[in-house]
Amino acid sequence: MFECIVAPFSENICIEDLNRPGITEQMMSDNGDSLNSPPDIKPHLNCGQDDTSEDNSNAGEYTSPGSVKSETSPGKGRGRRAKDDKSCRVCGDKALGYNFNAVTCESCKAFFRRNALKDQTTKCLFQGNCFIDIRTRRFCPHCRLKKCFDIGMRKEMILDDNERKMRMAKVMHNRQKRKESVESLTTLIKTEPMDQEPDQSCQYATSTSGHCINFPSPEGMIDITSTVVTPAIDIDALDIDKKLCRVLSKREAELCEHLTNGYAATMANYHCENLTSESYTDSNDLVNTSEQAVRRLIQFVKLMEDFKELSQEDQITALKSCVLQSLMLRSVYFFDVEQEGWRTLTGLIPAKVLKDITGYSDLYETHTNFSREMKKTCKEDITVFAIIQSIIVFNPESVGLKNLQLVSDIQNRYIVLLKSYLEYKISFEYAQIYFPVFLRKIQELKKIGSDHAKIILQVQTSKIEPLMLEILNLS
DNA sequence: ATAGCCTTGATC
DNA sequence: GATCAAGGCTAT
Repeated sequence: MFECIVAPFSENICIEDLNRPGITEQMMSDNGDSLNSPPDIKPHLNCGQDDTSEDNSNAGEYTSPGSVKSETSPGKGRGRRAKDDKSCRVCGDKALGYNFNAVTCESCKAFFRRNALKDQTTKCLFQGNCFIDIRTRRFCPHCRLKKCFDIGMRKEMILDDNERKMRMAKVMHNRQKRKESVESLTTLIKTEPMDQEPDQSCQYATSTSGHCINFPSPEGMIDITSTVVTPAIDIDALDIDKKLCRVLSKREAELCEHLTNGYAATMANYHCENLTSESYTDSNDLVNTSEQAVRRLIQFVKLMEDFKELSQEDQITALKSCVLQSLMLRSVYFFDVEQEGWRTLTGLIPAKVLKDITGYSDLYETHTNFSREMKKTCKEDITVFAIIQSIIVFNPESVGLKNLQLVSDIQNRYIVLLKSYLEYKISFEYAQIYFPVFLRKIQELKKIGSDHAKIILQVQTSKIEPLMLEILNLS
């Protein structure tokens, strides 16, 4: 349609215009049709109706210079009109492209827009053939406008009142939608109440004296760029009782407790949701069934004082950027190592649904391996989950963060907290060995989280819940 | 009124 | 995501 348009030129065109390369090219390639049937198209204003597409396909179809309709060289540009000469055909000023059907500068474009629809009241003070160039263009509006028409500018392409209103309405509508989109997540962050009391039956590390954490052997420390997941070993192999352990400071202990309680609360009863294998038929389901988890993630971050330190904009950026990793982390908590699936109240969702519904067997393998090893490593120590969750929320690599330094500082505090917690939990000696391994696990989580982005590519946005659309940047 | 810059929806 | 071509905004 419009991309095939060649600029028709007026019969009044002057000799010097004909000498310009662009014009010659047009004449050479133009078969005359465009002159006989000047198009009547207003691009970009479909107004959502099926309008005149047929008419346009004939009358409005110009051919691109040097090409015949669809025979434009494939993959090369868009077959648009030639505009090799980047100078305004009215005044010779620098032009960026076509305006109202002719290559013109910004000022002639604006001039034409302002004047073309007016009744020609201004008269030329001379003979009506003033020379128009970049210096003289302001002197005689009459001749300037005349030249605009002469070189083929078309007043039909200026939107009329009604069309302008419709265009503005569309812009406002989109603005509103964008605003609402930001607002809904913002509102959620600001106001979403806890829909559940913390589940006191939940067991977590700080309330137990046992060693809940499994740590990978040093041999397990591998290159995280590979898809192999760091294996875990049994914590019982560590002789912690004879080792020196850290005593957490009051502040550290309180923070751990706060995080643990908060994370536990947002995990509680999660498996109550009646999800079964049948809940999943495609990637859309996979995404939509994660909505509750996302809401709980939001609940968790809202509990963190550090999160409140971020600007609203950075809060949203941070949330959006950690959402896949967070979902992964949460799924690890519910992963059943023996049965290779996720526990729910109504049974078990086998991990292979990932393969079945996405078609990605590699994704399934990596996910399962990671979940197994991570679960064997962390077991159900919610404190570890909570600290890791905090570390991934405050990720300074999140694209678009405004206050990167703040996020980085906060993340560092949680990394230090993880180290302290490990020193408290498994002794200084073992922590020194295994803390880096834990950081590797977090790196793996990041990588696997981003690998899962390919599931997102499969979804049909029309079938995805609004919150998920928004947080996954699909809206 | 002019003209330069910006925002935007459509298109590829 | 880049490009195009509309209109809007605003200092001059």
